[in-house]
Amino acid sequence: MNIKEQLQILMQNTDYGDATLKSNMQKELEKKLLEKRPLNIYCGYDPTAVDLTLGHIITMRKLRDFQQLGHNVTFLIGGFTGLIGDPSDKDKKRPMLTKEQLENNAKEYTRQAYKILDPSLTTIRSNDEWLEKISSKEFIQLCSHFTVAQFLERDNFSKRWNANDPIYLSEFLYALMQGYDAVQLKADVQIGGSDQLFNLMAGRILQREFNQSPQVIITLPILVGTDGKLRMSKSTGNFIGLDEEPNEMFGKIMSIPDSAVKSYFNLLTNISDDELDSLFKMVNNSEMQKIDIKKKLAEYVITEIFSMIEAHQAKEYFENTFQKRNTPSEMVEYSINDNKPEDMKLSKILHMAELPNGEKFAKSLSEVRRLIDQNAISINGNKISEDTLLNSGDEVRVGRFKFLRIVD
RNA sequence: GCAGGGGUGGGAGAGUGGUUAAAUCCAGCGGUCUGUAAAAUCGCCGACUUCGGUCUACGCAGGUUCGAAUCCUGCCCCCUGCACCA
Repeated sequence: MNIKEQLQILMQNTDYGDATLKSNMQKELEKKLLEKRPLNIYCGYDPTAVDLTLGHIITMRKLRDFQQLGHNVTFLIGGFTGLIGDPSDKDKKRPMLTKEQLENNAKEYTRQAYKILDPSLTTIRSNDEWLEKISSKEFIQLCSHFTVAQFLERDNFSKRWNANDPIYLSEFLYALMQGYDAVQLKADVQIGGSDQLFNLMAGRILQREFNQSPQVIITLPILVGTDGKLRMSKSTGNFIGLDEEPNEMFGKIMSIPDSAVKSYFNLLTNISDDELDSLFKMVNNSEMQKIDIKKKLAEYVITEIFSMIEAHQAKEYFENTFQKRNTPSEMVEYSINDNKPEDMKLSKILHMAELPNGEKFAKSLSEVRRLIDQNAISINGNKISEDTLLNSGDEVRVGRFKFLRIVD
């Protein structure tokens, strides 16, 4: 593959918000590629939550592109910076995590990341390797390369400043620490979400100070969540987890609004622009339903993360359960084996039984009552109007999509 | 340390002595409709209940009152400015 083609792949879907920056980065990348050596590529991930989401795999897919072209890819875990909490993606301060939490999260992260990245070609490191050891003197030297004004100019800081919201010094230091990672890794390229631009730039500044050639910055768009508006994130609840079951994932992808479909295709699949265009054209000519495009999207994504077979099964499950509204054959089971008679009531059981995600079918008995009042519960296909006792074999439907089977 | 502002339900934010389990908005949940989309539309959204009620809740602890989220006292926490320090 020639350099031009490589460049085309590597720069695809980047998002800089500034055309000049983009063309500069592209030129720099081209120069590096022409050196014909394996480049050092990395992307950092803060282990602040256990679950990676589809949002995270955008950068991982880009790492994989580099990987496939023979470059050295480092999956960097923000073991140290996670302690600070990145101010980038929020207008508010993040809670700090304990070291144990972070370590546990980090382990989970790598396991999940290998769904996208090739384990044999990926180096996993954590930035506490070097940030933990840095001396106060070195630290102050790092600080001296930045001014307060530079930080205050940053959009999310200036907003908070103007709103009289607190800005903690530790948050300022975040970008600095992250920039130092680039120095330590002698990075040629760093990948990140477009909200990370400031942090990635800090890397360039520091690398120059350390007489390294500054890294090329590749920023990618932020994936919106299932609500179609806000950034996908665990804390907002609009996320699709990388670790979710194919059926679940299929369903969640089906629930994104139409407006988000195109960007999902671009960011999460390898479909070409031409193919995508022709898909949408078919919809316009009514050769295809809009929902079918979305199903295709879900199939593509699940194929990549799991397998084609599982994607196909998930699609069938979806069609049977939700489109034809059949009762699924597999559902959450609840054993009443050793329950006392008074615990066999529908309300009690819904309050006890857990969904796969760990939530209860109903948070309280009051909620069950409300659901009953609202015609939301049916047993074996019949809507019920009052609390009853359940027997083994009963199939309970709660709302549209939640099912529970009673077993011995 | 000083001065000012503030702490209300998942979030935002009303309410300054009684019809307040607490307006309104957002989020969430459910019914109808549908494509687990969007839009519409109707409803729910502290807990427990033998459905008559009971209990808990407006930073914490006391107090005044027939009655407090609302008044008083003490404490805790947050923000801004100043001072101290540099």
